[in-house]
Amino acid sequence: MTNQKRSDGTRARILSAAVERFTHGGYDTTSVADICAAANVSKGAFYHHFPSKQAVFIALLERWLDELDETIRSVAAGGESAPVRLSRLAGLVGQVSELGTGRVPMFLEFWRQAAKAPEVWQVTVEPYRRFRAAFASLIGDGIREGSLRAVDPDAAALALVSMGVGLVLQGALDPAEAQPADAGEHAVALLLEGLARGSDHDTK
Amino acid sequence: MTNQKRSDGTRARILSAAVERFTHGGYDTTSVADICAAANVSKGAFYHHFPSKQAVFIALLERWLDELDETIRSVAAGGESAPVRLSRLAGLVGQVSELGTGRVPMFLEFWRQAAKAPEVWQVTVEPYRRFRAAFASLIGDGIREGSLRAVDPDAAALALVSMGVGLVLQGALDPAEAQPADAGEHAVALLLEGLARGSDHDTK
DNA sequence: TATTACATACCGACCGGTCGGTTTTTGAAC
DNA sequence: GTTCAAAAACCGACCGGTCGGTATGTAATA
Repeated sequence: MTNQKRSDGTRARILSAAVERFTHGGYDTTSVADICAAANVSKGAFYHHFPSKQAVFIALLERWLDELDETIRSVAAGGESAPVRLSRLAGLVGQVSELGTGRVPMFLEFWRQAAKAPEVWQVTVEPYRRFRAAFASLIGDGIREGSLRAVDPDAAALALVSMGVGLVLQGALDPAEAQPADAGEHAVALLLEGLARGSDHDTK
Repeated sequence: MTNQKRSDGTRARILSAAVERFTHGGYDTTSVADICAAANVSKGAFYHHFPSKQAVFIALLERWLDELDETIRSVAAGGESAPVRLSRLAGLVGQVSELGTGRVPMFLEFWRQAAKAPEVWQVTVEPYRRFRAAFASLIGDGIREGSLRAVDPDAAALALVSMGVGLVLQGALDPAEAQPADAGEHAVALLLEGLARGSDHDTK
């Protein structure tokens, strides 16, 4: 095996072990030794690949941000009409609230660290700004097309993203009570109803 | 001064110092010594009043829960019609998202700890269940009165509380971008629009 | 005097990070 | 293809310091 491949493999094992341990116990509680043990790697190898514990954390954050970016781009593009793309992006929120449950503790860690470390803050805030911007842009399109009421796009985008965040969080915290089937899509649908011009229940 | 009063004062000082330190630095990062220093109290006094660090944390949580209970009861009661009470309770969400910003780090701590310690989990989940229940009850009233569309009360309540949680969180994380004036009320209004029967924008 | 309230010194465990040394890989000379 | 030295990857013992909690004592109240 080439050295490069070995090195990359070790690095990858450290990262995936880190996300597993951080998810399980939080940033402060998880020790570097924990991560090393879970990754079958020595402490020396750890500090050979990363300058500090926080560096690993930030690397994870940036990796997640890249994924998110990709997802938004692929969903928000496409040539269809604004409302279609909007509800597709909104539907993504519902999916995330179900699929992403296991990752929520990690998001909580991101938020918590963001309040303390400025460099983490900037990276953490970014995805939400992008989400809101993507929604606002779509809503603006919808308004110009005449398919949505003339609301403030930014406020509506904030409302949508807020509901997404809240759904994910409550679903993770209290799956039994706050995460019935289709809860996400149902809730989002209620909000889109408030946005629609001449809502469909009286035009159909 | 009586012994009782002195004891109560010390206890109160520990609690308020704890909430200040936990808010500032998080649960794990804040040491018992930190709290003692901020409260001008010795470690002996600390462990005389509380059996452990976690016990202080839970005491804070329960205190907050009591306040919340009081608030919900006073707002959700009152003799007016359901929609009035509903929007008043919803308006509270908007207020919380502005006033409660400084407390958000503490809520994050609650959620984080809830994922690990079962006894914390139960206490943490409770307020959201009560919030949802209060909303669902009001929405049910509104539907029976005919002032709201016949949606699923539980789903609508989940949507409302989710938006509240999301607004609070984003407002705290990114005040500059995610917390324009009236953002909370504006966002909630959009959602209530989706709930209203024969919304005013197409009857006017 | 008995009990409650508080103070201080201290313990063992643990943690992030370092460091000297060892193994593995690499690339170039032969 | 073999050799070999330098570089990269890796190892694990160790260090200074911190932390939650305890043990033991003193001062104030009842």
